[in-house]
Order: sequence, then C-alpha cells, then structure tokens
Amino acid sequence: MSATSLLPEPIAAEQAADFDLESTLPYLLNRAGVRIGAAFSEDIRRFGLSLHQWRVLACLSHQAPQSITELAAHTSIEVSTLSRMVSSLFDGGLLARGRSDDDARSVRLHLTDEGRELADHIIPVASLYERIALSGMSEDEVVSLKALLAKVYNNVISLGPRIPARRKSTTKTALGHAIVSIEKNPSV
Amino acid sequence: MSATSLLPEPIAAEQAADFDLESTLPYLLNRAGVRIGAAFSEDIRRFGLSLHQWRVLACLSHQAPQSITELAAHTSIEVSTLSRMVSSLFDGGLLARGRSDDDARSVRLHLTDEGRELADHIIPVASLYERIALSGMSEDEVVSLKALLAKVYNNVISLGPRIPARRKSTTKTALGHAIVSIEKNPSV
DNA sequence: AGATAATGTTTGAATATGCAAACAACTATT
DNA sequence: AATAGTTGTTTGCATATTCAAACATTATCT
Repeated sequence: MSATSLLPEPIAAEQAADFDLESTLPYLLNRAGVRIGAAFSEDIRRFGLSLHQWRVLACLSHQAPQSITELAAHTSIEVSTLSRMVSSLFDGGLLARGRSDDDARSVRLHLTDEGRELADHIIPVASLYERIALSGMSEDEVVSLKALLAKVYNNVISLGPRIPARRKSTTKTALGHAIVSIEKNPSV
Repeated sequence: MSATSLLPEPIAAEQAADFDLESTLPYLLNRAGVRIGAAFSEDIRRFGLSLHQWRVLACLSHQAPQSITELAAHTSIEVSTLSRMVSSLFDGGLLARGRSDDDARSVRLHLTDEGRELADHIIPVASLYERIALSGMSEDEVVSLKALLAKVYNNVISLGPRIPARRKSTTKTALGHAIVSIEKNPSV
C-alpha cells in the first residue's frame, strides 16, 4: 500500500473547501454528548453531584467493587482525576474504599448505603433524560444507534493511549495503529 | 397525563438494580466522543493545536466571519472559554478580528492566511479519523448514524441553558421543558 | 428622549483537568 | 533472592474551564 493515499500531509485545496465540521462524526458526537450532559448535569446539581461524580456512582452501583483503573476504563475519566474524585466522594460518605487482599496496591471501591440510596434517586432522572434524547425514535432506531455507537467505540479504542501506558514502547503516533485497525476490523 | 409517570423522585429498587450506565445513551456518546477526541487531539498536537482550538479554526474555515456567540453555538464551547481562546489564536496569528459595523459589540472573526493554511493541513487528518471511526460500516449505516445523532441533538437542544440566558425568567429546572418537548417533537 | 431590559464580550476567581513525576506493591528474569 | 521492569495509585504543577460579575452597546417600552 502506498503511503501517499493515507498520509494526509499535503492537501488539495478543493477538499478543504467542502469540509464541514458540523457534518463530521466527532463533532456530531461531541455536540449531542455535551448537550445532554449539560442538561442532565444541571438537573442533578440539586443532589450535589457533578456529571463525573454521578458516572462513578452509577458505575459502582452496577458493579462493585472496582479499582480506580477499572473505573477509568468504564467511565473514560482520567485516573488522576478519579483518584481525587474518589477521595471527595469518600469524604462525603458516598463510597467506601479498602485495599485488595491479593494486590495491596489496588483500591477496592464500593458504594455506602448512603451512596446507593443517592444513586437510586438519580437513576430515574438519568432514565428520563435518556427517554427525552431518544424520543421520536422507533425501537429499531434506538437499538441501531446504540449498536453503531458501540461500533464506533470499538473502531477507535485501539488508537490513542487513553489510560496511557508509560512512555517507552515503539509507536508514538496513532496513525500507524490507526491504519492497521482499519484493515483489522471485521465487524465487532 | 399524570405527573407520577414522569416525575422520577421516588424509585423502585428493582429498576435501579438493572440500570446499566454503559448501555445508556449519554454514556455511549461520551465514551465514543472522548475516545476519538483523545486520539485525534494527540495527533494534532504536532500542529500546536488543542481539540477546541481546532474546532474553532475548522468552524471559521467553513463559515466566516462569525462572532464569539455564533462560534459558541456551533462548537458547543463556552463563551468565556472562547473569548480567551480567540485571543490566543489571534496572538498566534491564526485569526483576525474586527468589530461589526452594525453592532459595535459583536466581534467578527475570520481566519488569516496562516490560519487557513493550517486548517487545510489538518482537515485531511480529521477526515482520516472520521474514516477510522466509521470503518466497517456501510454507507447506509453511516448516514443513519449521523441522522440519528442529529435527531438526538434536536431532542435535547431545548433543554438546559447552554450558552445560558441571564438568570431571570420562569422555568429553572429543565424538566418542565423536557416533558413538553417529548410531546412536541414530531420527527426532527 | 429617558429609563429599563437585553445582548455580546471580557475578566476575576474558584475549581477541575491533564501530564509528568513520585511512590508503592507486584512480576518476571536471571 | 536480587534486579529490573510493570502496574495501581497519588500528588505537584501548569493550564483549562466554569460561574458570576462587570462592561459596553443595542433594543424596547412609555
């Protein structure tokens, strides 16, 4: 395969002219996501929770115990951010932490009764916003949308080092990986 | 319509148990969005641009001039954030600003030659990531995905005060609006 | 026109975030 | 079992983001 067809460095000005940010997938994703997030976030402010904090609680509500690293993988929140957030939720009495038996580094997190109760109050609010976001769609469309979003995620998950490894290894640019993963992806 | 079916305050614990954050739309959106964003963002760091900065350039590249408020609407970035960002892009020589003739408050922003050239370099990179994200999908699926995302956006756009109005008017909680907009939404 | 409200932008200050470095505990290799 | 490398978490610090308040300009209302 010739590199020129994939490496985008030089560019035809014509292509640039009709590039429309707003019809771009990352942008559509971001726009919808930000908007829902902002509305929901504002709504649950009355519970004293930020969107990120809510995601942590919801995540632990569904599966516990989890370590910070696991939470990072499931919520797409940075580990260092999580570390601090967990501390504040702990201080607020919403979650408890203990060390694992088999791995003394790992923190085992789970909701307290208070935390679970709060989560149970917010869950229906989250469901409401979900219904709003999906209103006017058929069941099929909803299923299809979610499936396609999952597919998008799988297509890009191998790219940039999110929850990054220590800088050491070979490939630094994502492009190499990227191109490979185009061929690689069967359907998932 | 009875309010009880919509207002979620009290909750059945059973419902809470099977609530799965990760199959939730806001979460799926966020996860996919964050991931693409992180990968792309890391890639274009070599151009010295953040994701937000890129969006501003891309947006102006597609339509100019625009005011800060317009940019906010198009990019989903906060006005105050934009104000500072525009200043730094201006300092970097990537965009120019002038005041409008008919409204001396409004700032008219457009790319400089340098800014446009930079945008033209990055556009193909953006296209590449788009292709990666959409790989393995049929044309129909892509079209459908984008249409559904647009629909989601339209469903929630009327909710929370993003680019908020001055606190003054009636409805403060989004819920009131929300419920209305469920009925209201015909299809788009 | 004069007063009051609304709109577009900027800025101060508290907070959140991301990156890199530091630790701490575990694994693998020899 | 000593060494080197990994992995899980925390923390320092620079930067980014947010909310509210301040300004400046334009609209509206009487």
